[in-house]
Amino acid sequence: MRLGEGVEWGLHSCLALAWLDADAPISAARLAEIHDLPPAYLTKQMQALARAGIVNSSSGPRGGFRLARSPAQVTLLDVVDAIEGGRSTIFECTEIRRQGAGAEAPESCFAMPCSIARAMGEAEDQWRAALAATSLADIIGQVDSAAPGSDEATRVWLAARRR
Amino acid sequence: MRLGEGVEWGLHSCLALAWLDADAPISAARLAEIHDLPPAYLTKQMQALARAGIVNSSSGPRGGFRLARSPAQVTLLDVVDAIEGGRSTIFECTEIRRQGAGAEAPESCFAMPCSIARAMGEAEDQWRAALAATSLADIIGQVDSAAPGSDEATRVWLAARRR
DNA sequence: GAACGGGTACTCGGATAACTATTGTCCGAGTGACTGTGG
DNA sequence: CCACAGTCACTCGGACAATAGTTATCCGAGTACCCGTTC
Repeated sequence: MRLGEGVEWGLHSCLALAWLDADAPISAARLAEIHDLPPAYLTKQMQALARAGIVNSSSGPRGGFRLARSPAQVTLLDVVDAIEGGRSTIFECTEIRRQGAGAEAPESCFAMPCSIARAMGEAEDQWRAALAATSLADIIGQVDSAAPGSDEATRVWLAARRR
Repeated sequence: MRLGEGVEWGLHSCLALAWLDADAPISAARLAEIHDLPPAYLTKQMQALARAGIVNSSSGPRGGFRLARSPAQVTLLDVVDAIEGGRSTIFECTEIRRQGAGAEAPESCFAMPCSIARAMGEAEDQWRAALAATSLADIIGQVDSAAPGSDEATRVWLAARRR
C-alpha cells in the first residue's frame, strides 16, 4: 500500500529546485542526473507537479521547471496529492455494511456514516495535517543546519557536468 | 496508494465476530455471507489475521474463527498491520540523496537521516497513533448508540440462513 | 443400553491463475536561441 | 554596426509497452461429528 516511488522523486526534485534557487529553469534531464533517476519517468512526475500548479514549465532551449511559489508555500501534502492524483485516499469505504445482512435492514440504520470509515478517515486527517504542516522551506532549514554548504557543492557538481 | 480492499473486509469481519459474540466459532463462509463477499478470498484475509494472533482458527465441522482477545484489546492498527503484512509503511525512503551528485559527497553529509523521510515518517506515526487509539470496542459502542438492536437483527438473519 | 470404530462432511491452509495499477520508455509538437545575410 | 529571417537543437507533453502487486479461485490436509456395529 505504500506510496509510489514517484512521490519520493518529486519531493527531492522540488527540494532541489528550491535549494539551488537558480535564475534559469532546470530541465527534467538535469534534475534526473542529480539523483541518477530515469529521465523520462521523472518527466512524467514533473508534469503532474506542473498540472497541480506547484512548478512552472517552459519549453525550448534553456527551458525546464521552476517552482511556482516560494518554498515556504509548498507543503509535503501538496506534492503528495499532486503526484498521487485523486487517489491519495488511504482507505476507501465501499459500504459493504449495506450488503448481505445489511441489505434487509431499514434505511435508518445507515443514517450515520460507517464508523469504521469515520475512524480511518480521522486517522488519515492526522496524517494529512502533519504533511500540510511541513513545507519545503522547513526541510531546507534542516538540511542546511545538518550539512551546511552542500547546496553550493551541488551547484558546482552540476556546473561541472554542464555541456 | 490506497489500502487493499481486504483491510475493509477484515475490519468488518472482526467487528462482526466481536459484535455477534457467539459461543461457537464462525466460519469464513458465514462471515462472507454477512457482507456478501467472495468466500475464498475472505478466507485468505482471515488467515492473515490468524497468523497475527488476532483471531483463533479451528478446523472441522463447527469450526471457524473467533477473536483471540477482548474487543477492547484489538485496535484498528492491529488489523491493518496484520492484513497488509510488513508492507504497511506508507512512505519508504530509498536514499536517492546518495545517488548522482550525492555519490561524491563526504559520508558526513549523511550522518543525519534524510529529512524528507523523517517528516514523512512523523506524519505516518500520527496516522498509526490514531489507528492504535481506536479499538473494536469503541466502534461497537458507536454503532450501538447509532442503531441499537441491529446486532440482534444480524443474529436472527444469520440463524434464518442456517442450514 | 453403552462403548467403540469407520465413514463422512465440513473446516482451514497453502499453492495456483486473472486482472489492475504502477513503472518505464518512446516519439511527436512546440519554442526559444543561434547563425548567416542584408541593409 | 544593427535588424531580420531561416534553421536548428532542445524542451515538454502525451501515447504506448513491461513489470509487479493485488484480487480471485481452486484443491488438498486435517478434524470433529454422526451412524452403525458389537459387547
